[in-house]
Amino acid sequence: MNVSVILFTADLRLHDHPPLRAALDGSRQVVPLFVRDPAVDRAGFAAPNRLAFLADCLRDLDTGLRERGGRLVVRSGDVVEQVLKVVAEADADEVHLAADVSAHARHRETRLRRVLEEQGVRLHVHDTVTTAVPPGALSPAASDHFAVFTPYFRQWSREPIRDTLAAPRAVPVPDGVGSEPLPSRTAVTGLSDGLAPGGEQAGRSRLTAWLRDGITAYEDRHDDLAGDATSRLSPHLHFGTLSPVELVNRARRAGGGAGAEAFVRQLAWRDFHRQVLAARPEAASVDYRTRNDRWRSVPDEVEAWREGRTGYPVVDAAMRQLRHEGWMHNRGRLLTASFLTKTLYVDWRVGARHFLDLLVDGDVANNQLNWQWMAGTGTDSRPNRVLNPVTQAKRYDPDGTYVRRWVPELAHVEGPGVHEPWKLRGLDRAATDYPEPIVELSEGRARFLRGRGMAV
DNA sequence: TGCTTGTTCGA
DNA sequence: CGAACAAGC
Repeated sequence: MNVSVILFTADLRLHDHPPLRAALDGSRQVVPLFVRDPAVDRAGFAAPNRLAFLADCLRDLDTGLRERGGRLVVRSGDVVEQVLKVVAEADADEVHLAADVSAHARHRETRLRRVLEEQGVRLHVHDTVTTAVPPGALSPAASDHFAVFTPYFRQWSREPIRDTLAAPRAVPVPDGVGSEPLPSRTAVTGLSDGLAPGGEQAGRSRLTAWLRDGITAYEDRHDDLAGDATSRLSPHLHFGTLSPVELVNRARRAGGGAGAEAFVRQLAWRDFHRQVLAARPEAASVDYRTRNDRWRSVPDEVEAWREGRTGYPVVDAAMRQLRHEGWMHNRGRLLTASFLTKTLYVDWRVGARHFLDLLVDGDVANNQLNWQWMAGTGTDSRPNRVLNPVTQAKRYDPDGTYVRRWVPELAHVEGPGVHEPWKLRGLDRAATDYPEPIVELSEGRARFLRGRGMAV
C-alpha cells in the first residue's frame, strides 16, 4: 500500500486514534486532512465559540504532527469534493474516517463511500473513536436500541473496552499536498470572553489534573453549582481532543472509587445518547416520544430567558454563565431547560438552538436528547418531572455563592436569601435593579399553566 | 422457538 | 407509566 488519507472530523487528536494507527500500519505515507465545510455553517452549527475552540484544536493538531515530521492539511469546501481532490493529489488508495452518528456525519459517510468506491479507493470507518462502546453494539431483545438508561448502563459496563493506543512517533506526510493557512481564534468575532482554550495539549493537561485532583470527589460534588467540581472535559470530548476510550480506561485505573464510577457513568450517558440518535436520527429535531404538546409562543419570555433576566436568580446565573464562558454547569443546564420547557412551556427546540449557539461543547446527540429528556419528549421515564427553580437553587447553591458570582445586581445580598429576591426588604431591595419574576410559580410551572403541559 | 404475561425499576 | 427482562405457555 501507498498513501492513506485520514479525514479528521470530531477526533482532533493524535493519542488513541484508531484511524491514524490503521493508516500508519498500512501505508508508507499519510495525509492528515481537515475540511472546513460551509454546509456545517449553513446547517447552523458554526457557533463562534466552537469555531474559536476548533481553531485552537487545528493549530495544536498541526503542532503535534510537525513534532512527528508531518503536518496538517486544511482545505475548505464540500467535504467529499475536497477528499477526492486530496486523494488525487496524493495518489492515495485508502481513506480513514471515524464513525459518527449525526445526520451530517452519516450523510458525509454515505456520500464518501459511494464516490470513493467509484474511484477504486477504499473507505475505512473506525468505531471506538468518538464513543467508548459503538452505537448499535448493544440492544435489548425487542428493539434496535435502548430507550432506558439503566439497563443500557448494565450492559455497557460489562462490555470490554479496547486498550488505549499510544500516539505515533512519526507521521510521514508526502510533499506536494498543499494546505490553506490554519484558521485563527483571533479571526473569530462574537465569542465568549471566558472561553476555555482548545487543543489536545490543553485537553490532556485538564484530564491529568482531573484524574489527580477532581475525580475522587466527583460523586459528592458534581451537583454543587458554586463548587464547579465537574471535569469540564465536555468540549474536548465534543472535538475529540480527548478519547472516550482513554477516559474510561484511565478513570477505571484511577482507583475505581465512587467518584471514578460516577464519572464513567456520565461517559456511558454520552454513548447512550449516541446510540439513541444512531437509531433515530430525526430525534435531533423531532419529539422522540411525542406528547402532543402545544408549546407557547412567547418571544419576550424567551428573550428574558436567553438574557438571564427571568427574575429567578439561579436560572439567570446559569444563563449568564453560558453567555460568558460558552459553557454551563450540568445542574444549570437541567434547571434552565426545565424552566423553559416546563415552567414557561416553550418548545425544547428553542432552548436547544440557543444552547447550540453558545456552548463550546454543543453536540447534537447530547444537547438535543438531553433537551428532549427535560422537556418530557425524550427518554425520561417521568416525563412530568418539573424542577422548581427555587428548590433547586436552595439544594444546589445552598449559600447563594453561584448566584452572586453571575448576577452582579444581587452580589450585595448575603446568604441563601439571594434566591428569593422578591422577599428582600429595606436596603437590600432598594440597592438592586434585578427584574421581578416574569411568571409566578405554582408547583414549578407558571401559575396560569397549572394542569397544562400534560399530554392531551 | 416464539409469543404473551408478570415483575421490577426508573438522571 | 412504560421499558426491559424473566418466566411461562
